[in-house]
Amino acid sequence: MKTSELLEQISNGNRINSKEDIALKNDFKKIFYGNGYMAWRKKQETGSGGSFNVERDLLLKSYVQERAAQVASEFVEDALQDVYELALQHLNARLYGVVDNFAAWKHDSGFPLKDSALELYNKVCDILENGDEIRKHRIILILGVYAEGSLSQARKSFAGSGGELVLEALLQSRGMKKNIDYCTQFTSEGSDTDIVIPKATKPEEVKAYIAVQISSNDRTRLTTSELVPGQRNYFVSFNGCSASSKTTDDIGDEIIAKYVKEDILYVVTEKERIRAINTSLKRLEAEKNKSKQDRNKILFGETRLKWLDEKSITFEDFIEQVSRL
DNA sequence: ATAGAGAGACCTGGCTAGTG
DNA sequence: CACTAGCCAGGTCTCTCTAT
Repeated sequence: MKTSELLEQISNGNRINSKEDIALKNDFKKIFYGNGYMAWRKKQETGSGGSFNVERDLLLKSYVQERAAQVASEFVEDALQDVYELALQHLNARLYGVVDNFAAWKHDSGFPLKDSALELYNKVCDILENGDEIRKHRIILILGVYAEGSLSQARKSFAGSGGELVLEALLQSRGMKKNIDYCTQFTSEGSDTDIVIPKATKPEEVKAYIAVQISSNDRTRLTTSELVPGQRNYFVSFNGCSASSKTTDDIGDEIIAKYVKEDILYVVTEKERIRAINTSLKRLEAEKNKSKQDRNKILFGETRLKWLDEKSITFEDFIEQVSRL
């Protein structure tokens, strides 16, 4: 059966089998992703009001210029929140406008659909325009699923670059200059390092390696390929910030043990550092007070505390250290 | 200059299994 | 039931390279 007919089935409340479902999904992917509808909507944004990138640059520039005196932990928390809210503003518009703009897409000069994906698209438009309420609802639900599929990925992407940019803004607000005092995407063995200090072209010139993450849990392990054993390594995490979905507690024991061994410094906000120390202290005490103690858990708990105590630093400490390198 | 392909990095958000 | 640890798919974004 054609995918447009499958959609007809669904709109009428009928079921389709799994093979048909795969075919349908394939065409919906062509409609929404890659060079599809979502990309077209994104292009519309650049028209009035300026693009997301322009607005974000302006926002960060204002932080650099106006907040040089703000406590670093608060600086990054505020900046990240603002940057993330700006991103959500753009992305939400892409989601909430999907029903209103979907049919207009076909008038775009670069409209790419053909064959069965095109037929499916036309079927969607037809139901949106002529279908009765219940059929429309069923179709709109599906549009939402694909739109959100795109947006959830865009959020990750924006968040990732946002974190790096916020840290750059912090460095700049303290008078450090890009491509002099620091540089980004330094290429060495392993993957590129987000930021190194100072500007370097060869590993011998690097005084500190810095990896940045917004929400760090098990993915923390990925940062080790950006850092270099034996060198001064900073792992900057926005864990605990309101724009982050994770906290220090989400970093597993084994990963922390590795970080202790490799002497990697953990940079977080002051608030999160204090909270994390308290939490792990309580957890360790709770384990020790059990009648049947888990020896491993106690050891890991002690390692975690030691790491937080000796190897975690606040953004204030971080700035102080790197500006003196 | 511009378009397109390819590669690498980004991380959210939800799931399963295990423990108490 | 409540909570935690561990796990990971996959579109977007950006950059680089190549072709026109």
